[in-house]
Amino acid sequence: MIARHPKREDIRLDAVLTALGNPIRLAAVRTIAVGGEHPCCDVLPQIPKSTMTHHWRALRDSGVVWQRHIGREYRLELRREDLDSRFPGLLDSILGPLVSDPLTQETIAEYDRSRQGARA
Amino acid sequence: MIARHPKREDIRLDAVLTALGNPIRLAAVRTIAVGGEHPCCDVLPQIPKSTMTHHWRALRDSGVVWQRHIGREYRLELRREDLDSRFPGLLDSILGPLVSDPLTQETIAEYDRSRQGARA
DNA sequence: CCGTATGTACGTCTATATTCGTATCAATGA
DNA sequence: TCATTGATACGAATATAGACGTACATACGG
Repeated sequence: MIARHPKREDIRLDAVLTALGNPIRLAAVRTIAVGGEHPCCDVLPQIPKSTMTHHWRALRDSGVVWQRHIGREYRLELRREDLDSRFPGLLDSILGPLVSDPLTQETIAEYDRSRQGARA
Repeated sequence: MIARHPKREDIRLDAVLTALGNPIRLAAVRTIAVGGEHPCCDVLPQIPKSTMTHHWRALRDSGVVWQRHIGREYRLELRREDLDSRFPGLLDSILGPLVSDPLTQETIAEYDRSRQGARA
């Protein structure tokens, strides 16, 4: 079972903010925001697949991304029109300067450090 | 001990989104956004004080509100300039139409319902 | 048809969040 | 000075989130 994508009018602001309030999901969304559809594996390849599956569900269920099954991929796409319609300006302020995004790099670096600490 | 208010430059986007991603805190912030300082007791009087204390801490620590001790009150104020400076447009998109805010009413109604369910 | 690639499903462990009763503290005012 | 008011501190219970190993499903390419 692939998901419950909420209808546009059922997207809740607090759910969207909760979904984006996680550094991994925020980094993922910032990556997805560039271009059209992305296969899961292209987004944050460092993070274990089952961990990302968990985060994709959170993003789907809150209405932040579409996920559709094509071939053997589950492609992700930001629901930009729906979010802009429901909460004008929100995505723009969150995605902000996407070029050479420092948060994504920082998130990945922090993840790597925490993994090292966990193994030590 | 009253709080660790982060400096403007230390406010993190994911922390702000997490703080605002809770319906009670979002309703509280929307109330605080109107006017200047507010005593805690004026904001969501239905919610138990110790519960609100917990949420005030979350909002303080993430940098969403200032809280200062005056007389016997701990007054709350939205850190609008700091947030606008760090994340332009974010607050505007979240506070949106503040007049006759449906989310606040909805949050309170939902809270009351859940309390009834808990007692049943 | 069998191996490989892409992801999800499931289960588990741990950590963090949420709620709130009770105790306490500090400032005020009678 | 002593009760009242506004709010935090503490502690405990419960719930939710996060991370991820393993197993499984599905689609493709030979």
